[in-house]
Amino acid sequence: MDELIKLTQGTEDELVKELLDDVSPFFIVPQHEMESYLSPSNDPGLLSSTYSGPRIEEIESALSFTNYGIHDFHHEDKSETYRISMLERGYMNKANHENNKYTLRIKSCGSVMADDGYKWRKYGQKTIKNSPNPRSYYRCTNPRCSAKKQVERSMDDPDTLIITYEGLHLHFTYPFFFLNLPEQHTDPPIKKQKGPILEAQYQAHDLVAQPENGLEQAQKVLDFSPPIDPTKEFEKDLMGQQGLLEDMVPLMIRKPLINATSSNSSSCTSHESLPSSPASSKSFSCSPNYSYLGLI
DNA sequence: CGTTTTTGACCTGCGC
DNA sequence: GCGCAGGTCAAAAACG
Repeated sequence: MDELIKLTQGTEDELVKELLDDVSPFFIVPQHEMESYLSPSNDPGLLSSTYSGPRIEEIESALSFTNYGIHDFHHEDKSETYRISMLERGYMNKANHENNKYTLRIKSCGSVMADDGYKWRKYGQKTIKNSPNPRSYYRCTNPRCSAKKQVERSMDDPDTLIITYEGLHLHFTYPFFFLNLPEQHTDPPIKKQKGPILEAQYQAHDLVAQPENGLEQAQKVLDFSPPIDPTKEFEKDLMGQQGLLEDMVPLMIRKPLINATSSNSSSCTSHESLPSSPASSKSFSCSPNYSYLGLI
């Protein structure tokens, strides 16, 4: 455990670099930059000058725009405008961050599920005073990452999820699934729901995965296999041997998905009728239309 | 039967 | 010191 702690004591910049150390296909690095990066003579210390992956500033930038008022966008950059328009669709109401803590308020409309696509292990759940909704605690299953997140439902709006990321957010990101393929839903959950059903349904779309028993689990995490879903083939191929969805994030920062939006059929509906299933979440059977917003 | 989730116990910090 | 609340642990239960 001490070793694990040591591993997380570097600066965020160092750790981000470390995560970027393996050149993931997701980063879409220009060929000449890739060659430069892969050059044996390339001093790792010069990484930031030769590798065009996201830097802290870029990450912060990607994050910061979520702080803007949703009607105050007048960006010239079309890609930026596009990403913002994603927010304006009402799936993210607010994002703020302070002291390594990032809180997102996600408006969950009907089939729209909040899921960052990463693998988290649930390690606790507590009832919150003055709130009918419990709060769930998750840890990133990547042994190199100390990130944690808490998920709870807003007291004001049951459709809104409050998700707080904490720690070294090496994998901080926030895509959204647009589940426009209701026919792809698997059977409703059969297992007993001792807690609030809605909570369980939403948690079902959090990717909880393999146990984190220390560094020896690293390889196991790396062995993570993408879902068998035709709509994910693209990502599956790109994942390659890296296997970590975490590696996708930089791409989204630099090149927002043009095809990330779904039709307008994602209007708010009562989530009580959601036929969600824990099993489906684990198999990534939901639509893979990610929209990565940031990385810390 | 190995993995993941649940859940009550335990720990810690804070206000009184 | 005590009680409360939030966060974490870990054994048991559930699951596939």
